[in-house]
Amino acid sequence: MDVVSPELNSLLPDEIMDTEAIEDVPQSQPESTTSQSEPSDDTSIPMETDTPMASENLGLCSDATSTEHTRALTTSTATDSPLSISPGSQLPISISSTSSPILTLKPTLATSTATTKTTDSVTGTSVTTSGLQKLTAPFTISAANHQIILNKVASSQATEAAKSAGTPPQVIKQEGQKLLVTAIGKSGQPIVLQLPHTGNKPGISQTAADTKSPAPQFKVVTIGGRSDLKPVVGSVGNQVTTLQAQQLKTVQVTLTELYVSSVFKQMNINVRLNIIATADVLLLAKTLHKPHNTSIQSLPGKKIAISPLKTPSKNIKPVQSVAVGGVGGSQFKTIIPLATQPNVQQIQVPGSRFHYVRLVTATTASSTGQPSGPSTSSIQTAKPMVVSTGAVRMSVPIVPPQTMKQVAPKPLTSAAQVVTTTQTQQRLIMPATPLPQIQPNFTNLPPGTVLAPAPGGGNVGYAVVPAQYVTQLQQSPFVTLASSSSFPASAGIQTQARLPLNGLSAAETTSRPRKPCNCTKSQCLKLYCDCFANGEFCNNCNCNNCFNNLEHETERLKAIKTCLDRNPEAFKPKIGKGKEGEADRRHSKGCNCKRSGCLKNYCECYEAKIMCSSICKCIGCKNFEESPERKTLMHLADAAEVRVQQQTAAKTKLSSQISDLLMRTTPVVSSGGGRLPYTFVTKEVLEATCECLLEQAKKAEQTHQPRAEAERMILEEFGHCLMRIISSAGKAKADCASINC
DNA sequence: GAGTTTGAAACT
DNA sequence: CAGTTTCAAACTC
Repeated sequence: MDVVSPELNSLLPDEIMDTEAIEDVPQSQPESTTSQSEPSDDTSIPMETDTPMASENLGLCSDATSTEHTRALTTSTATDSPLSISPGSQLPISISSTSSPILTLKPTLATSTATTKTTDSVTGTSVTTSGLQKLTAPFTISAANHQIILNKVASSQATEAAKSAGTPPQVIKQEGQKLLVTAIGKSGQPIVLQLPHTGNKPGISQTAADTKSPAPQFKVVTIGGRSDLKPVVGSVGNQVTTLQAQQLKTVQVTLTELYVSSVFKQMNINVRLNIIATADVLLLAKTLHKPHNTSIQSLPGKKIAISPLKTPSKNIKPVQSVAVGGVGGSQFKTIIPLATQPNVQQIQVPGSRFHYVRLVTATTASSTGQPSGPSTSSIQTAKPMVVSTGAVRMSVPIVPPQTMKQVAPKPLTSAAQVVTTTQTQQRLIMPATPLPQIQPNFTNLPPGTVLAPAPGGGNVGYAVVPAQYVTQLQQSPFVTLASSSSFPASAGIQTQARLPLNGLSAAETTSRPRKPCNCTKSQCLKLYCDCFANGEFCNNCNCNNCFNNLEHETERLKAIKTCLDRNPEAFKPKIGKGKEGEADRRHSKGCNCKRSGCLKNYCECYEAKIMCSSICKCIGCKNFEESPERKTLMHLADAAEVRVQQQTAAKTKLSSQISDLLMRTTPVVSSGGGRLPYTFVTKEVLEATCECLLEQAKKAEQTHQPRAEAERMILEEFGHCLMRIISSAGKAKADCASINC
């Protein structure tokens, strides 16, 4: 579910693409123009899903791994999905292509992930369906007109009509199923995917749910790279397909310059990235810019790779990129692009595991579940899209950018504005609009949440929202984001998002706020700056001439690019995460300490509380397991920590006892008496006082203080205790006096 | 708080 | 890739 601009793709660290949702497609044969359907062996890719439902996955994936340009788009639909690819059914799918390739649809039981890594050299596109059994279908693709036609025979007329009429979306009806794919890259040139009726297919098991769920059967998938994507028109619902209930259907498309837009009527879109969308339209796309390759390649046992369609242009317009949470455990960054164009903008954010995803939304006219009539592209209802990523389930308003202006203002509490999530470490992408109904509720945003108006004043704005934002969304479920020029980025709405740093979990990092930086010369746009290095915006820092904010997003993005050019892993955590605890944690590059003995915080290893390893180039290292210096240091640190804790506990106890005593003895205090009541010195107070004195004695002993000094420290502490008692008594007296008066 | 030390990042 | 410079954090006084 990632959309990454070609330029960005090359810059992104591997980890950014590191998602379980991404599926490495074996390098297909460049010369291959046809792909054979897979035998009956279920080699389909198992996909993770929240629900153990049988699912079907239809994926068009460009195959490329060298540059790791992900161009995969996956849309999974839950049961009732109009995409009626039934498990175990054979789906004849053909693509009208000059090369006449054949695609294979392979159903799998599990909900599939549709992300595929591609490279520039990739020339293949795969279409897979997951279900109970594999589906094989002829699949042809036409690069010339950017059309992919499934079930060519059945849809020939529709294809012809599309070509002649140039009408972008085309719906092919077949046995209660409609699947339409439109190539955005070349508007007016639809890619039609037609799915045959599966009810009569052998091996398909009819279920009661199937027969009673007359959900509209249509899917529209838009493929292309143009920003002028038109909303897919919902079509009249067709007859009920089999296995709709309790089944997930996944459409997976990966193509060059590929946008996939699917319009599902009354469908839950369940992506393997655990995206469950109740919105009518979920458009997830990832762009590829591998032009002019029309060969279709067979992916061994997995997918049939179809080479990316000829891209309309190498100059991909900026696109709105939306990162959608991936598989559980991954780090996700909420990226809300600041779109200057209606529909497209690319986002760049440093940090690991960022998902550069484009979420292009389209909606259907109704969310009621009723089959929509022949649709129109003007579906303007902003609807909440429930996205579930692992444990995350969030409701994100999905509003077609091109129709945002038509959305009627709604109260801030509108469901369409509700963004909720139940999992941390998820980064959400939420469309922002200038519309009043989705104006941000800043009071609900965590400190540092980044919201900024689109520089170009586009009708859709996005902001980069750190993972913590999502976390805090749990406490403030009603959050809205919007692009607006009415608020400055520096108005305390930027978040100190922290990526996994030094191997610490996000929870660890978030638990302690990052220290503010003090950069003076780097403009906070170099890795000297911890904020920048951690992929954060500066907030409440002491830096001068800071450019690490949305006000200087252009410079910031440029700096990010520079850093990534210099080191593609610049924003990755330096401390690898150990598999079995801290023992496996180690610095990715190792330190180079020369004078600190690696026992000071100058050393990145020591700072991360890990031992130096063989990859370190340090001189005179004392930061190893058996190092006596290190052990001594650790013991001292531990002892100090314990002392502090004990002292704190003792003082807290003393204060508590005094307070408790005050509560019990205050009435006794005479308002006019000049003598402090000795009743304050109770057994509890004495005990607490003694504990404080003992702690002082221990402290003096551990620090090897002379006897005189130790006595002084104890007496001093005793004085402090007495002062507290006296102060409390005096306060009680005053309070009592005031009450009596 | 000012000055020094340190090592990573940046630069050549 | 190595050497140098720059930089900001860590540290000391």
